[in-house]
Amino acid sequence: MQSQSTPEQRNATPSTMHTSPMEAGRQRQGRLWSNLKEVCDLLHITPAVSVNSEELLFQHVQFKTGQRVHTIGQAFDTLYIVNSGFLKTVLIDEFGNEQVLSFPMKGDMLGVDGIHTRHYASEAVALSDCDLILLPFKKLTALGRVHAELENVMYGVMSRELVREQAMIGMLGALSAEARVARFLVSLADRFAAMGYSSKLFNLRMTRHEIGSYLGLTLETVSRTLSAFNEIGLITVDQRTIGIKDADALKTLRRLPPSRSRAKQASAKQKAEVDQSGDDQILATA
Amino acid sequence: MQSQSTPEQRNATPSTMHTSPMEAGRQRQGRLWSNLKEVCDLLHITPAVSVNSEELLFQHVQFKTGQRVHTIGQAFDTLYIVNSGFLKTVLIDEFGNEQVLSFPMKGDMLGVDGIHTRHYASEAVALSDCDLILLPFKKLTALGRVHAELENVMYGVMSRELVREQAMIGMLGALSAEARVARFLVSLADRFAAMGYSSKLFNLRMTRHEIGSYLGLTLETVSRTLSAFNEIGLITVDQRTIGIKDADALKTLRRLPPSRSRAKQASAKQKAEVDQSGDDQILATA
DNA sequence: CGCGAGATTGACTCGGGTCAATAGTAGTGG
DNA sequence: CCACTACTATTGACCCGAGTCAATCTCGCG
Repeated sequence: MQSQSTPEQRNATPSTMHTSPMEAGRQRQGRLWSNLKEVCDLLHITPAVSVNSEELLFQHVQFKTGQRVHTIGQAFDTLYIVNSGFLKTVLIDEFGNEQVLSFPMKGDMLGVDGIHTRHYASEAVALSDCDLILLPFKKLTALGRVHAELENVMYGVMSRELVREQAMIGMLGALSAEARVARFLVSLADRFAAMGYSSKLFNLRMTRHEIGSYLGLTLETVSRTLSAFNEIGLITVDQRTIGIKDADALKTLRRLPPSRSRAKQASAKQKAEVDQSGDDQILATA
Repeated sequence: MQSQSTPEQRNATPSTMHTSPMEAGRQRQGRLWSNLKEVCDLLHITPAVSVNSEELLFQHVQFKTGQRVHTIGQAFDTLYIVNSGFLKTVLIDEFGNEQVLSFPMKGDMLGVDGIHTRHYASEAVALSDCDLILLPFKKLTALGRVHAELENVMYGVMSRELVREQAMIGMLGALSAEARVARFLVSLADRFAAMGYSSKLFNLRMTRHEIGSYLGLTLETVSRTLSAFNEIGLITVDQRTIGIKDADALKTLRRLPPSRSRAKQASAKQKAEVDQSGDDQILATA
């Protein structure tokens, strides 16, 4: 039961892409197996009982940028945990439009939506070269009987994902475009921080289009909003390099000041409220 | 906003209910206990192994309209399955605004979002008198060790919920107001059908405000959209009584015809004029 | 009965989508 | 090396869908 045969052939050929995969699936480089404790660590979940399970090993597999980990409708048999790299999960609506659902990164789990119908309900695409850990679902449930705390780990992960999606629904239902982008940046910063990277300066791994799809906005609105944040000094923007300048303002932002009265008042950093007097009646310092 | 009416509805813990679980009068308000098989049936999940578990009984509890089943931040200890009645689950944002997340009804599970942090992440409110089955989480996980297929049931239910929320995110991110309302109606109709009720004529259990919150719209937009659907013959509307006239059109609707050219072109599509001239005629509810 | 919550409808506004032009960037091959 | 192409990002002009504000209207209920 230990060494699974090769997971079924992944058709990792993006429809419009030309990357010749040629058995690109898994080179013999880096670590190829993890034990249960490492998996739990990765998930930020501390198992109640220390599991001495060196014999319980989970296989790794690598995906290159653009490759699909699983596609919609594909038979479900395994969950994945991201060990390194960045991905997106998407829904495809009846007219072929992509709807981005999440941007999984280190420590996130993929494939949970396949459990219910035994077919994946979403598609996962690597946005960078990735290293994933395979959790064959059958093996997992079998293990649950021996290591009881494992099922609690699973419940926790799924519940966490559920809460995350609830927050997403709340955001999409209630917040303005600026607030969505602001919270997206804060959320990314937090996740990078949790991974040990800088939360003040990082690279977006996704396009404006993908961000827009994720946030229920158009790419133009995303671009404009980032420019506006840059203009008032909340962030710096250079293509996909984002610098966070005022995380607190981003966290609480609801709507942006009217418009062209921004300029560089941001450098004042809300020392005093500007009283919104508009720019056409600029009175000198009182 | 919610007003302060119905003063007694706050803090409605089961212990304050008028039915004491100890005195198991059997015809008090219907059944007070269910075994595992009944629970699985309710969830529409067939356990792999028939469980002879008459000794495994789950307690019921009743909630009256307006009462809260659980609130945000409350310590998590039990899951609930709706046996009868209608509820809403809501998030409260930092300014006290409600965001409706779901409208659970018969066969749905409540409280899953509490597993992760051990505190409920949402609030559940009864929209009608309800009968819920209690699943103490500790008991559930303990049972999972004896009845292994139970954990598969749990995984399935959580995964289903996840898929549902994904679909919700896709809808909020991509669809127009009309399409959202249309799909909401279709979804309700399907759920009523699954419960054995009519999918052609039913009563909304929630206000326009709650529908709007759920769909990321204002109550005015919901009301206007329902009126428009009524105008073109897709549905009939009388307050909270909805009659579905053209489910297929609702399912595939993306955007409404420009505007005032509607009128009776709907009847052109279907030769069936609705009870000839009397257009303000509405169905009587039995 | 009147009261108050819910629902409908109209008028107006504006946030953000759409369309379009331009520019920066990366990959490829001569 | 540069040119060529495709993709990505920025920015402007325009406008429509849906939010906001507000005035009834209806209904259930004490």
